[in-house]
Amino acid sequence: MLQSLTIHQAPSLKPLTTAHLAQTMSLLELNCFELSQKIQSELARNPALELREERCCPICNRPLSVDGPCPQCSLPKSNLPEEPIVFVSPSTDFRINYDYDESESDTIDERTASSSEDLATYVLRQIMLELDPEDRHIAAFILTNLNDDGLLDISPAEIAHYYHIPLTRVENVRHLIQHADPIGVGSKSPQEALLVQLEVLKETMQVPTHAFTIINDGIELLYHHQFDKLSRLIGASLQETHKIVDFIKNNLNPFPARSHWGDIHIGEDSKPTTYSAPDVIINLLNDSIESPFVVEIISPFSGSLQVNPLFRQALCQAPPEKIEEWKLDLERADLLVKCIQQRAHTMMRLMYHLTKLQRNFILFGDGYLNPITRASIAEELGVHESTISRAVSNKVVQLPNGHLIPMEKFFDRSLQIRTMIKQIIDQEPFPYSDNEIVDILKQKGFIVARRTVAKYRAMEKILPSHLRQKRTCKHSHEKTIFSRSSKQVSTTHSE
DNA sequence: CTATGGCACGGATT
DNA sequence: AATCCGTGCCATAG
Repeated sequence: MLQSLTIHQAPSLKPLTTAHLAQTMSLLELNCFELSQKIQSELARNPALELREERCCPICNRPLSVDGPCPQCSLPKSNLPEEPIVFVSPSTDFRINYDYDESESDTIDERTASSSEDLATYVLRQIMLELDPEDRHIAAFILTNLNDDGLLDISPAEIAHYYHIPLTRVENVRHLIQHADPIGVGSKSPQEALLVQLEVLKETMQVPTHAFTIINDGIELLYHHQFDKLSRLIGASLQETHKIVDFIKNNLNPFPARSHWGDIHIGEDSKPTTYSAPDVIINLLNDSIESPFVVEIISPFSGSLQVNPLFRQALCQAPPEKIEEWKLDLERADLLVKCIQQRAHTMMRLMYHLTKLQRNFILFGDGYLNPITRASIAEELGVHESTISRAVSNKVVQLPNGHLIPMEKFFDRSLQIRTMIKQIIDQEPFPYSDNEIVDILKQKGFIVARRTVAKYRAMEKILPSHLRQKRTCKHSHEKTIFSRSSKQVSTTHSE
């Protein structure tokens, strides 16, 4: 009964031609942002394609009277937590229009060519409503001058001077930006970013009393891991200090633009952390962990993409010399629409299964990751594994806790054991050797080779046992968190 | 002698 | 077919 998804007979999924198949494949591997670009360029060049403002279900093209999933096409609703509700969200406007004056555009265009474009767009979209239209160009200017860490390299005073406006106006805009996601973006320094994050955090949860002091006055000490001086500064025990530092490390991020890559940021230097907006957003229906997931597949356009019916009509009256061309355009548009539907369809089914299988991981974190392979999902869905590969690649998923992770993480075979090792070592009464860790894992039912433990340990940047301190300084391996230089990968760890 | 890192091989995965 | 990953063997550091 699990398989009886109504989605299978979603209308308008006609038999596939080879052309159709080929294009579906290529669309599948695009993420939301890339797809949006593709659609825009196609809209620009193909008159047969039309984007209607009216919202329609991207699968079946039925008009949607209200926001939310299409009653026909969304996967079955039920109150069982195991049954996620998956739908394509047509509501998100992903269009990359800044709406700035022509006069400003050259300043921005040359900047937006860089990798910061997606982040800028993403943030701007969030603050658009609260932003005074007058201040748009200021926001755009700030956002396009962020560095890769999401920090502002030029001073607000310069901006004020540049636009001949009062500094307070710039600061107001910046304030708005800082409180958008990723929180702290647009700060002048890691310190400021941390402070903003702390402020925001304070509204929803309890923060250690001294965290504020540490960041404000002890930031230098924090950078250099001088915990002893730090504890003196706030007048707390070393242990308490460590606790607070842990809190800071776990909940705050000095480089906002990187926050989204969470713990995956080991990413090679070849790929300068490019920011992406999520392609899929997972939420809980209510906030209770009992309730089912609500999974939104983000569609890059609002409204509905379709073949322009007027164009189709006009075809019969087309001038003879144009008729071939028009016909081609029509077919092309038709194909694209179908392929996008197909893509949405596949993504929905994929996420449906994925969220079901990885429910615990999504809710409780890395330690609960179910080691699954793309192949196994492919079999379950009855599609080729390469389809899954493409669908998974390049995609970013937003979890209920707000973290963004690459979708590939759902298929990480070793993550579960890696986090267990981390846990074991965090709680160890004395430094365990790799062999001992193997034994502990064996007791828990995970059989891995000693060599593998060593590799995982290296991946997590945990020092070998004889270099780990006893009790007092168990946080020693957590250094390098705040130092930007340590971007090296595990492999080379020379003596 | 023990614990760990390097290299490399083979099987699984994509 | 190409790539990634776990593992075994051996050298070396402590």
